[in-house]
Amino acid sequence: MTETMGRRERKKAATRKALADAALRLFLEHGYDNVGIKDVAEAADVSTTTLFKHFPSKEALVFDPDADVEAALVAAVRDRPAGTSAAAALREHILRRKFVEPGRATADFTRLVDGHQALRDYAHRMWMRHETALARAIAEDAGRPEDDPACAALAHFALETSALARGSADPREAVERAFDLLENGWDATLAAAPPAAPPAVPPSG
Amino acid sequence: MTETMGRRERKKAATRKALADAALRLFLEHGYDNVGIKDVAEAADVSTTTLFKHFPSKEALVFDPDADVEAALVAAVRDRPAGTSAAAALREHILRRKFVEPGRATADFTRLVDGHQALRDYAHRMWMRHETALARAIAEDAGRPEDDPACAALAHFALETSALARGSADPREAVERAFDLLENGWDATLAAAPPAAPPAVPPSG
DNA sequence: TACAAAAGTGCAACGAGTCAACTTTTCAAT
DNA sequence: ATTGAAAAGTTGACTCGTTGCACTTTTGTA
Repeated sequence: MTETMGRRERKKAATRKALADAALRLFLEHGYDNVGIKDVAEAADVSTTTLFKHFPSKEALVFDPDADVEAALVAAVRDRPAGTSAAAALREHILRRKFVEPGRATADFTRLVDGHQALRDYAHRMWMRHETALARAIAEDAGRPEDDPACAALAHFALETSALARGSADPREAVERAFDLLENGWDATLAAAPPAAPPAVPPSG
Repeated sequence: MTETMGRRERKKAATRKALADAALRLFLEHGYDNVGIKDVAEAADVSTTTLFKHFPSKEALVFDPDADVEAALVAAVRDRPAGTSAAAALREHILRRKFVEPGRATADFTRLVDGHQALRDYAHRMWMRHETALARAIAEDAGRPEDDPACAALAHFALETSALARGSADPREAVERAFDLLENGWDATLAAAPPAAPPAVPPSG
């Protein structure tokens, strides 16, 4: 009667969850650096060695590896409404993601994460890991080679808006103005070397 | 006859230099993570506690806190040739800095630094520390409030081009295309809300 | 039923970094 | 010149995240 995973994998997932839950609870309760790895392991009733078989580092305890974030980013570009640019689509997606749908990020959680350098960095690095996938999506959409530098730049900068938002008095405004820059720049980039639009005059007839 | 600094400060600077030199030599010789803090301290003939009174971390041993980097960035914007935009000036400055004047970065040094995550991150963080100063310079130049989000965005992205360069097959090309994006976007930003240029028609005459 | 892989345990160790108490050197004011 | 405070350095023990190793238990499969 094992639905999809055997007992083994179920148990493994269970300990993993126990660890993550214990960690989050303790961190929120007593503060990130007042809680040691040992405390977390003990609270989940495993050894610290076991803990590190599930999570590569202390910071990793806080984040679950969101598999669909990347898919959502790519989809935002690929499935955007007609007549809008990839840059505009990314603005919408990131704004919604950050300011409309809070996701599973409660206020406590947010405070925890960006109250600690190590956690901020870890989160940012996870986020930036989608850079190449996003760049590829943009490139494919624009009909350019998958390693096109302009597309890589747009992808990088679009993701970096999140770093720009943090540390700004008005994060939303920061993201908006950053995307103004990117959208205008991107439009000009496309105008300079337009995608495979059927030319009015046949080439070198 | 102490020129400018007393014996005390001279000695302090000497130990500091001894530490930095020993560290660099050992790191290059045996690899960053085959050399411990103890080895460095021993080679400089001080205790590890003394080492940490001079450098906050192992990574810090590798970089000297270049005071004029920030000044150069600000100057690049402020003292640029007439008729060019701040974005264009930054492109020139960063390209020259990264590809023309190698600075004191030998090939070994470069290999050392970007062969290790920790060192790369440290370098990048030091570099990004100039973000706010640069943003202020841009804002002042454009006649905008010193915390203007568009200026902050340009500053952030311009500095981030260095991250974009690393991890690209053709770093120079990556920087150039990134700045194409930024320059075009910046021109549009200025066009939308131009700096204090005397209007052809007096406002609300 | 037997066997191999995977999960977990226990313990010892390492390396980076901190802390507190103490000695030595240097600077400056008398 | 002497003294006294501040700063530089030492020492050694300690914390904490993280790894390695040898071992037991559990589980899936042949």
